[in-house]
Amino acid sequence: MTTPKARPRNKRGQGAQLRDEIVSAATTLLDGGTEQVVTLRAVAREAGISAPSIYPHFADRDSILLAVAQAAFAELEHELRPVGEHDDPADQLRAVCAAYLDFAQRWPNRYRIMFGAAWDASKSVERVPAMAEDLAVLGMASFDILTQALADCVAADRSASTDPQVDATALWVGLHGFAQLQVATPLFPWPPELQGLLINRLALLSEGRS
Amino acid sequence: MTTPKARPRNKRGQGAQLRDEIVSAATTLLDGGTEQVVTLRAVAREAGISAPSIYPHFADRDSILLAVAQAAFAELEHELRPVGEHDDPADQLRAVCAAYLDFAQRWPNRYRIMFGAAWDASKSVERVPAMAEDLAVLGMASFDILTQALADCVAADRSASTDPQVDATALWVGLHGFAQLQVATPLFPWPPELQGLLINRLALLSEGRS
DNA sequence: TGTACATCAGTGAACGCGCGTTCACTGATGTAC
DNA sequence: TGTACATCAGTGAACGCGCGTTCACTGATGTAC
Repeated sequence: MTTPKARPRNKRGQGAQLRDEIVSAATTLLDGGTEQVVTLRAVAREAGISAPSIYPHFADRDSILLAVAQAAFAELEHELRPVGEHDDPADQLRAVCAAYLDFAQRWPNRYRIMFGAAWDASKSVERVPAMAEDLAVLGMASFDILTQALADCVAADRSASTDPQVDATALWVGLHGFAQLQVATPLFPWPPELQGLLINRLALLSEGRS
Repeated sequence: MTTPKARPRNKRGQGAQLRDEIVSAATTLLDGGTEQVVTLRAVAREAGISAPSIYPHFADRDSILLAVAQAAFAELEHELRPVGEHDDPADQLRAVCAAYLDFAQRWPNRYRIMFGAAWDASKSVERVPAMAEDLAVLGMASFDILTQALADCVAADRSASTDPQVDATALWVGLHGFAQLQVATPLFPWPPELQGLLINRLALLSEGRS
């Protein structure tokens, strides 16, 4: 009952649009299943095109997944950036952390790929490192938002951190572990206060509010 | 150049031995590649048997991977348990944490599967939950070692924790995030003091030594 | 304004492959008498 | 002690399938003259 999606051919010179459509088709498949349902042929079906039409845009299946990860990193950064303006920089930091965890909860498969795609792909392909490096740069943009938010806390005397770079790393590690474990082991009795606790301790926040 | 491994047929009544050989063949493949190289046929080849010989022991491919994860959890628990007897319970806790991270570093693919296999499998199969629950119990055994080590610190006044269960959870989250991110993003400039810092802060250790 | 033509976006058929799974079987080994 | 037989561990051939990738192609569209 897979209705073959109707899709009008792109106008002359707009051929590059298909690239984005392929990436979003792959993302849709990923969100609704597991990494392994994202086959080249399944992506083509989802995008409403024939399988060979992928090739002008991507060299192989791994390249598609890498592009999905890239898009996801860009989206994450986008969601972390404008988390409103809080008066208290500690609240601002908490909001950034909450947005990070929210992203990981909403798109667990994307999140998983972001920190695993390059790794998997690098086993099979050698040409990939360039794209993996690209990924690292994109990831850094998100990390820098976290670091900046922590530095703002220090400047406002809301954090006792003496090395925001290192402490932001610790905080990132905590957020990542929390995000991953929570979706991986939903049966575990997660204490409700854990999120605030991790943030307060790793960011060395002076406890104004939780 | 895949030498077909010679394998003597098991004695009468020893047929169940093959189950363990299948699991360790699958583990070998997993350690040397990615999850997706662990196909039923590849496992059979690695074990030196024909593909249909798997079926008396496992219902399908997913069941093999789940058994690999089970074995890995058992191994992890085994490595956490007898980490020597330190006089200082804080050193003992640090040793447990170091053993945990060491396991994740040495067997990144096993570690990844442990916290992802049940998740992946549950998408496709419905009968799996029983085994996934089994996995959860095995994981709990390791977690309890961590909790106990932290409780010992509290008893000896080396930790300020007032709720060892919650704080052990926080510590576990930190260790997990560290373990996963470190293998996923080796290009990131990991501060050498991060491990000790995470442990001290999340376990609320009074800083005797780092 | 008309028309020939190059270009571009995308297709359909076909390939070889490894996969998971099934089936009927084989041959060694222990057991009953 | 000998022998017929049931059982057990494991095999070989075959199936249908979806995959990634290739190839020669089609038909719409913009452009040059």
